[in-house]
Amino acid sequence: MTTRSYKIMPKQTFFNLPDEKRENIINIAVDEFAEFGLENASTNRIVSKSGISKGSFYQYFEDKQDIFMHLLKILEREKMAYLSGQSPPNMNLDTFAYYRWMVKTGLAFNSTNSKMVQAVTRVMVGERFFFSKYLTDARERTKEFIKNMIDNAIKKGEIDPSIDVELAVMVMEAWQNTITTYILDEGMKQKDFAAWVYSAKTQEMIDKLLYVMEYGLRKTESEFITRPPSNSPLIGEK
Amino acid sequence: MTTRSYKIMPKQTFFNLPDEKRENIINIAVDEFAEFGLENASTNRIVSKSGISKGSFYQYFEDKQDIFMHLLKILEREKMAYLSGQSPPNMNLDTFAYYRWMVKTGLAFNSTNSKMVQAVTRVMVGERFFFSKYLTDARERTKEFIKNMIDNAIKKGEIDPSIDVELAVMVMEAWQNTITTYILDEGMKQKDFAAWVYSAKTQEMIDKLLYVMEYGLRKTESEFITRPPSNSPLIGEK
DNA sequence: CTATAATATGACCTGGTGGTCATATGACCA
DNA sequence: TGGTCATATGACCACCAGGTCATATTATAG
Repeated sequence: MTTRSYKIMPKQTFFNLPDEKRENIINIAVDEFAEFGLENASTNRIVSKSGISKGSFYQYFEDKQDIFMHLLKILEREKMAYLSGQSPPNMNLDTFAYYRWMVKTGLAFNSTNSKMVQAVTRVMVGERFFFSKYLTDARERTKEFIKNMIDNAIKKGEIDPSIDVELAVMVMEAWQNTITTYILDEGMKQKDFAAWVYSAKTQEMIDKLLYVMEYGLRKTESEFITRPPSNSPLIGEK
Repeated sequence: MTTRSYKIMPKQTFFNLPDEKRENIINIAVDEFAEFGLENASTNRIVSKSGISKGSFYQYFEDKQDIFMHLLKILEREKMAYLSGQSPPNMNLDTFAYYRWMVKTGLAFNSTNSKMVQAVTRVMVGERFFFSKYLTDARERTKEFIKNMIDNAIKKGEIDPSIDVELAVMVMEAWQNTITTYILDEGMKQKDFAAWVYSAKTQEMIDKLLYVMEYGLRKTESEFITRPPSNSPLIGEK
């Protein structure tokens, strides 16, 4: 295992296939990853359910991780397309409001693609230690997106320039993960995933979570001026 | 795989062993879980490195999960003992300050037991989907602890009784995970894990993270009175 | 010392895994 | 029709997993 970023993508033979056959393979892989994650997904099972031969699988994909990374790309692309096709309720949203809109619109997208989201989230959250080389790029893209958003907000004067940007990025990313895994955990228990996501109770919980984050971030820097971290209880001595 | 909570613990034969041999087996298992997690840990490797036979392993433990759960118990017990032996800086800490002290004292403990903490955290965070039946009890204990702390704080008048307790528990648990995984991720890159944990930079980051959480939680309910969630941007229509 | 109980052993079992490669098949072209 | 190229096949490979169980060894008791 090298430290090089993962760049392999499906081979041309895969793209030569009829659409229907291609989609069938992808859908079966989605089911497999949703149920077993990446490490425990089995190429033997995927092959058996797809009705393709084992050797064909390796003519289409470099290895098991390759097909997963392809799913990841599909999901990213479709989600960005979905978000581009939606409009925020008005053009004067500040950054936090925009972020809230984005998270919740993302959840609307997720509720109509729950299997694929489940598959990807399960791996991103659950197998980060095993597949860091494959997942680092995707995580960096998320962080970069958030960082750009915060930088723009600072330029627009919406966020105090003294904010710890690294901290804010970290908090927002962690929050996104928390909300996503909450939705995934609880959603799996529901009869109708989408109806549950749209329910007033769930929406309220998500709102509250997002407000906790916002107020925490807005407050922190100014409060540090009046109450520096040195007043925090000392950590135990070695 | 049944839905029954996991209760098996090592067999008497394990406790009959000389102390030294017992600790050796445990230490080797810790190394294995730290490196491979639970699903990918290998009994063959543990056995080979311990110098015990395969059959003996199954005389000491019910199965692979059994030895992991034993580690979990050891860690919980040692950590509670460590916290009991420490005193907060003063007796007038409010709940958030107490929680901060607790998290940071816990980190002091972690930095002297980093391998075991790494092993347990890796599984608790990374393999939650595979081993929910084993890990649920441990997670419930954490939540119960946090809930009791919040209930007491409400009784003492430190926290507004209108707070959404479920939300607060969820946030505090998520935050603990975020801090722990941050420490684990970054700590793994360091030459001297303990020195890095104690460094001013790291302490400041942890402080900031904890303050974000505190301010977010303190603010939320009162703010909802003046700005109800219905003003939040609507989620995209189906 | 013998008998019994406790402990240790490791070959074997069943069941997989990801991936390879020699061969077969099918489509297309002249 | 034969030749070429693209695609499909599946037996096989090396390796591994968790766990079992007949047997061997050691410790202990009388």
